[in-house]
Amino acid sequence: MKELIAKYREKGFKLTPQRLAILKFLDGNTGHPTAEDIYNSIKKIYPTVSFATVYNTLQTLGDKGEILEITIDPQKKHYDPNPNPHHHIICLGCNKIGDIFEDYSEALRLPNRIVEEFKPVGNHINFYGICRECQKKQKRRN
Amino acid sequence: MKELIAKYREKGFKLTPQRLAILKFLDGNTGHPTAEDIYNSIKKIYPTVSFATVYNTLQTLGDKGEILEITIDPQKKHYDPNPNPHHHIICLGCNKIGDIFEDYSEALRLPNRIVEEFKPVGNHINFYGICRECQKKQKRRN
DNA sequence: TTACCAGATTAGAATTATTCTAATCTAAAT
DNA sequence: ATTTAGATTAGAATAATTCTAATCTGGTAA
Ligand SMILES: [Mn+2]
Ligand SMILES: [Mn+2]
Ligand SMILES: [Zn+2]
Ligand SMILES: [Zn+2]
Repeated sequence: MKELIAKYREKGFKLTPQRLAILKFLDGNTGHPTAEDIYNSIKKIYPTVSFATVYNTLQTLGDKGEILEITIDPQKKHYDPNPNPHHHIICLGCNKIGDIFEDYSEALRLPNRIVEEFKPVGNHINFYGICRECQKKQKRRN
Repeated sequence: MKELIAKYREKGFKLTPQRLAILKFLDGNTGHPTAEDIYNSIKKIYPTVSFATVYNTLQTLGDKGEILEITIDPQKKHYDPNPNPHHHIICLGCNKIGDIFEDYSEALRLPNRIVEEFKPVGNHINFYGICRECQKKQKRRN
């Protein structure tokens, strides 16, 4: 927590109580929360916190490279408290998201015709699957 | 066009003029239109067409495996008239989308701890890059 | 310690994509 | 020609996100 404060103060990040609550929520969090998840959690301590604050803070943290926005659920944005490059698998039944830390970069060579048109800057693999829980539910239904 | 009609009639797909216009728009289209792109195009011929029809038709076509929904632009859904599995690169400047037909499946082995938790059903790689046009714009700005 | 102000917070409105509703219409089977 | 399951429509509803403009406050420097 002390480190958290020091880390962000160094970066010229104004540390308000609301922001600290958000940082604390994200710190070490291995999930992939939505803005709403974060809002609901912060609201317990700061009942007047607004969605705008949550979105503003997430935007700022994203700009600073402290979190990632992941484009995997077409319904809403998820945020990844772990900004190290990695991939994800999403359950097509319940949208549960899992981390995949394999490094596939060697294999992900782009064809020439693409490299001529785009300067590559990164990549992200969305794996799709059915989680164990949802597999059970499907069997029950049959 | 005749083939189009035959193909969909076979599948028990009721062929209305609006649907034919949508099918015609999508047939052989190598872009990645949004619902709005399609709506705007169809509206020229059927000015009373509604967004609901576009979304309904896209949903039905998706269910039939004739098109894909691609989750790459957090702002809006894009649809891919080419349902064969392939990957995409998106320009971080202008959101232009390019197709990548490389087959990386051999390399995309999932770690055991994931396979224990999820039954894999597919994957899709989002590459990110800057297109030539946007590279030029950036240089002008500097 | 205090005064200051750039930047943060807030409530609520606005925007935007998408889905829903319920009345009407129509393709195509009979 | 009749029938009807399914398609179309206008418009309302929903939901995620962004914007606005008034107010507040953390951190700096006198
Ligand atoms: Mn992750
Ligand atoms: Mn494509
Ligand atoms: Zn699941
Ligand atoms: Zn571009």
